[in-house]
Amino acid sequence: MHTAIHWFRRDLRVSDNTALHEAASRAERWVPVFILEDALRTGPDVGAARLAFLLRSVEALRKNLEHLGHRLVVRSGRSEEVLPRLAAEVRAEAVFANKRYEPYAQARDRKVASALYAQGVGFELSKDAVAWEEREILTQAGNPFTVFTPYSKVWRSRPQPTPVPRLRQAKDPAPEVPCDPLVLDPSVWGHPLRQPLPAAGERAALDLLERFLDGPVFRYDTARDLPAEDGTSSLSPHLRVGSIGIRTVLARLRAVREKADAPGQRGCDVWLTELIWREFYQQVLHNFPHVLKGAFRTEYDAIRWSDDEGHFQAWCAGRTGYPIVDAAMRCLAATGTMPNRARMIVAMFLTKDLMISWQRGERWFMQQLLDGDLAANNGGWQWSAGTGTDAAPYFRIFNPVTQGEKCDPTGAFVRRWVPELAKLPDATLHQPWEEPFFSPARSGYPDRIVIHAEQRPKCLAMFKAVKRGTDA
DNA sequence: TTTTGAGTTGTTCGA
DNA sequence: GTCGAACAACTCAAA
Repeated sequence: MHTAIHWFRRDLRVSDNTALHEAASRAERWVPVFILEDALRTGPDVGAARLAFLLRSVEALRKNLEHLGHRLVVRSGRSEEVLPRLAAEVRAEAVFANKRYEPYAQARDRKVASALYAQGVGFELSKDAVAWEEREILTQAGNPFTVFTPYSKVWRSRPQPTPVPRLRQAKDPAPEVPCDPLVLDPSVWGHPLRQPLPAAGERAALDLLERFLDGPVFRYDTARDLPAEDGTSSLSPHLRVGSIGIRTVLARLRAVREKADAPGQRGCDVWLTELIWREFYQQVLHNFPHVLKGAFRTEYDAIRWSDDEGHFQAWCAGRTGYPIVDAAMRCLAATGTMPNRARMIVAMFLTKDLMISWQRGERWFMQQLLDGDLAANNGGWQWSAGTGTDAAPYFRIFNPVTQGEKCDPTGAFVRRWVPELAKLPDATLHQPWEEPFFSPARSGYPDRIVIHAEQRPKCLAMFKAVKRGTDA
């Protein structure tokens, strides 16, 4: 093959990139392209911060490609129109890309494939974003797993994939073709976060990985539950845009685990479990696409969730009167991220204390999160709400005070994000209404919008009614 | 086909 | 303060 196109999507890196390697080894020359589709910029699930991070990742990729002597072509428009046009311009015989798993992305890829085939251009997709795809890990009966533990056992029993070999220089230089300068448009780059975005690109992702594997990973099993300690890898935005490859992550983790002591290995194993969850929910989304529209367990679609707009707005703004919930929600708005444990606490609070649909929380998270990923976000929310695959039993309702005391015992996380409470003593920090001298009016921190002890039995009754089939 | 064991992350109550 | 039991049965996956 003389000329190929590599279409970058969620694989914004040069190293350990399956389809790029494929294009580079099978063609004399290759043309890299990124397409800024309208869907990336408009729609209910688009987040300004995530978009800004994506564009910075594209910019970092552009620089990396430059070092290889390649110029990234950036175009805007519909992929099924842009790619055939570009293929004709550069006389490409095939387009290579890494496979995506979301239903809407696969529908788009089918359109792209037929548009390319119509003019005699090939379209090849490679497995890249996950170690194991949706039909590669099945029960003995040949069905997709809906329970995590048996899925993870099979996953762990498989040989781990190794990183893709380093890219060779192309034999011929790629042709110069015009670009849309959209990536450099400052109006697209803006974001609403109070804090700077994390550094984007492959170098930043590898640095994060090495820093994490140099110590924090060995304490991950306990530290991940302490939001103030930042014991997580912070790699999720990079895994989402693909500025690091999953095979690289797995290979480095395995190497580090081999040299660790027993407690350190436990930390490694728990982190690996999180990476397996990522693939579990990806295969759930693919095999059970109805989770995008409603509950995985469809009987729970009968729940009549609360439509209290004031409650929802208070949750979004971090003004529920529950310190751990509010700290987490303000952290999300300011940084575009939230520690794992905190995500569960706020999700439980929205769905069980406020009894507002997990779908509203799911959407809010997608609008806010730098790492917002359709499959993982949906799976996490359905788990918290009790409507999903292998979900939390509905009677397992987090108590926001107990959770706050357990995961933020020193109060550092709450004091950081809820300065109104900074001077409260530890004993009442997670329940300011117990503090005799504390006044919502004077401090500016709101009173509880609901009483947990009252909401819990209401929520249990609601779920029980639906289970009995008597409607909520 | 039937049986068996097991299931991410908790809370509350009462002894 | 600490501990065990109840929460509620149900469905999945494998033997």
